[in-house]
Amino acid sequence: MTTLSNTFAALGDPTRFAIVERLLQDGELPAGTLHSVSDLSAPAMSRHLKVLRSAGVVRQRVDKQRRLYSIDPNAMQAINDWAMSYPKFWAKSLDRLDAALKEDR
Amino acid sequence: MTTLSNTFAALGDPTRFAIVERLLQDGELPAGTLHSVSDLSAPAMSRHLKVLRSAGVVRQRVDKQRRLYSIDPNAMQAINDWAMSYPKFWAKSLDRLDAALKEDR
DNA sequence: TCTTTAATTCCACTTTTCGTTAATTAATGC
DNA sequence: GCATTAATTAACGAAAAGTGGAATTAAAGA
Repeated sequence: MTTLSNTFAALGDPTRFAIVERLLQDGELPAGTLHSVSDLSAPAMSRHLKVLRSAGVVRQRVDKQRRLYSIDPNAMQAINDWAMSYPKFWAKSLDRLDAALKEDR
Repeated sequence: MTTLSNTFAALGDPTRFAIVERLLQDGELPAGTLHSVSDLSAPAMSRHLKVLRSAGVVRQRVDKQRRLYSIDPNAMQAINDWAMSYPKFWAKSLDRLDAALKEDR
């Protein structure tokens, strides 16, 4: 079972957090692309992706000899649900969400 | 400066995550209460609180010889903002928020 | 089949984190 | 002033995480 604390631990490493932001921006990307942009070795990148995968933050899809990675929406959902689960802290969130929605119009 | 990755790192430890949940439930609590409930030594608890503090997750207030800890709402806000910042992942969140608000009526 | 490409696992090493006990700081109350 | 309470910092050892290079697996393509 993947706990939320586990999810946070995965996101707690700056390298992995950067990977996640990249995937949120660009959608699905192969491991190779992710590693070629950073100054990490391929093995290091591979291990980070493994951590993210076993924490349920990213998903892996196999296409020929490539591994395509993308964000698992459930993880984002879980974080959101948790951060929103204490009524005390809702008010501001609702205001901001509202503002963001208006901008989008 | 406190980065979000830093915040996640603080929450990534199961002990610290438990502390945060406790504070979200009960509001402000002294260090002593937090440590007496856990099976950790006082110094260990103190260091966890320090990590949470320097990550901006909790606040410390001094009252006589006690240190009272509470959640810093800005941290929850920051997590929320981040998890909500990618339009792709909004739809479900809005549904859930809506449902939660109805329940509250 | 043989070479190339993509990615992972294995191994040795270093750094960081976490926990305990002991010592320290600081405020309270007799 | 002196003992007590609350919490932190100091010192040290054990465990975990993170890294690069080498070896390995697996598919592609000439």
